[in-house]
Amino acid sequence: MQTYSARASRIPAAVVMRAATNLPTAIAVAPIRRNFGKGEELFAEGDKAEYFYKVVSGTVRTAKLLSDGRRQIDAFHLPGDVFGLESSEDHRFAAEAIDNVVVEAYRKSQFARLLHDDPEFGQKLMSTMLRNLERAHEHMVLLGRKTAQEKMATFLLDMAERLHKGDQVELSMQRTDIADHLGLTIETVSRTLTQMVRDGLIKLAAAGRTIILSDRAGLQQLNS
Amino acid sequence: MQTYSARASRIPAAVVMRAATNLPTAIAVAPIRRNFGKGEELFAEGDKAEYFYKVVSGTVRTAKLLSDGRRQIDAFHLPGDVFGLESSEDHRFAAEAIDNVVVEAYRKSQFARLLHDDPEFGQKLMSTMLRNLERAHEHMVLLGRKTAQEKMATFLLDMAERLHKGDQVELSMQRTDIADHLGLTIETVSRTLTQMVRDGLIKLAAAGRTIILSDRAGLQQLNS
DNA sequence: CGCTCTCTTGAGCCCGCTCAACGACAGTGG
DNA sequence: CCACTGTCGTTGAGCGGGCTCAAGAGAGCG
Repeated sequence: MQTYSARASRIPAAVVMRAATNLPTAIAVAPIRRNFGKGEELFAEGDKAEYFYKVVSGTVRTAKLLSDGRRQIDAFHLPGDVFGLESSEDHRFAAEAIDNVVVEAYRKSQFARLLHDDPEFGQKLMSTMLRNLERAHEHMVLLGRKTAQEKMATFLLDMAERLHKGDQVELSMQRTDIADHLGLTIETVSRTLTQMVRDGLIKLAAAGRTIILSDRAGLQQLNS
Repeated sequence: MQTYSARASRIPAAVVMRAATNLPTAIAVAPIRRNFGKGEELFAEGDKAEYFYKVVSGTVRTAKLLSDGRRQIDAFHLPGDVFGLESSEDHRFAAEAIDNVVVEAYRKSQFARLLHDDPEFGQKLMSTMLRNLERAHEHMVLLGRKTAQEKMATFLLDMAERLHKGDQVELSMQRTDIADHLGLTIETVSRTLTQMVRDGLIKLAAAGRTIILSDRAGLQQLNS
């Protein structure tokens, strides 16, 4: 299931040290770097939750499935984001690489020790998880109360902000992923986007994967 | 907006000390007890996030609003639940008492110090917040991918479990709250419940506020 | 008893879903 | 080089689950 194409020995020590001091001021415990190819599974729902991760490059989706295959993607994780930390023994959701992904894996077992040795570590990690919780709250409003247009507008503005490439949004995920993230079908995602093009809100390029926000104000209005 | 009907002096010292050692093994910092009446606001969206809370008795709802008044209740908080801890300066959602509520308020400013002095405190609090995050993930599946029937079934089973009163679920919240929690309208909530009665899944009593789960297996099947 | 708040029920509509077809590429192999 | 195949995105037609609008039924309370 998992690939370990990059191991500590192949990564220059300087890089490892920078990585180690990056998330929190963890001194002794260097994270493990791992590479995953497009579509590969970092972990599945029900796997033992040995590690949690920080994205270095690429995009990771975390998702839950219903028994009949319906899927909800709770978040896309971009470089800098932390995911996979859970209170239970097992992972309650799956994580998959959307494109080529590099992550830093932190051992959960060292977690308690780290928290004890370095309270600042705990504080930073806590604030990271609290930000995840806030995002989840925001997303629940979207899922429960927004229309298809509003969902797309919110999604595009959010992605634009997180990718900080101005008005040009290069989506790494396909329509199915967007649909499962926004609680829509792929057809509705597609239709909503073309309608937004007609309304002059956005422009599509590069096989629909690149989206240019040509009317931010208009999108913002849909964002409530 | 807020009422402080119970202050330290009115609470026996013994009770305060028990409360203090209850959530975590916090030694020095006793939480403040506060009472709120039905419908009262503990804090509003945008308020300075000075405290976070643990429910002692009653039910609290936390909610976010869209500009036109659409509401999403992200969670109901029952005795023992912790809420209101956020990474930002301000509260990103509102908290209101559904019935008569008693909470313990913890100062956020003492939070960093506590984390430093007592790492175990941090660990427990972290695991509490991680459980909140898991609940949020679970709820996103419900909001994004479940039908009205499935939403109600999940909600009823979850409430039954959390209230641990067996098959008898005494709902403290009204239909509007349930609707805004499940991403439905009040009419759909009502219709779904009556349909469940017809299907022999549940029984209604006490003006619809008490629900008896007469066919758990049937409900579980809807829960996926 | 009348007032208000909450919940239920009915009728009809619409947004987003389902089902289906098609177009645009990108491999891949002969 | 082109035919074949699979993946991904778009578009159309029609349907239906849950919404809107509206009225009525209970329940609690002064």
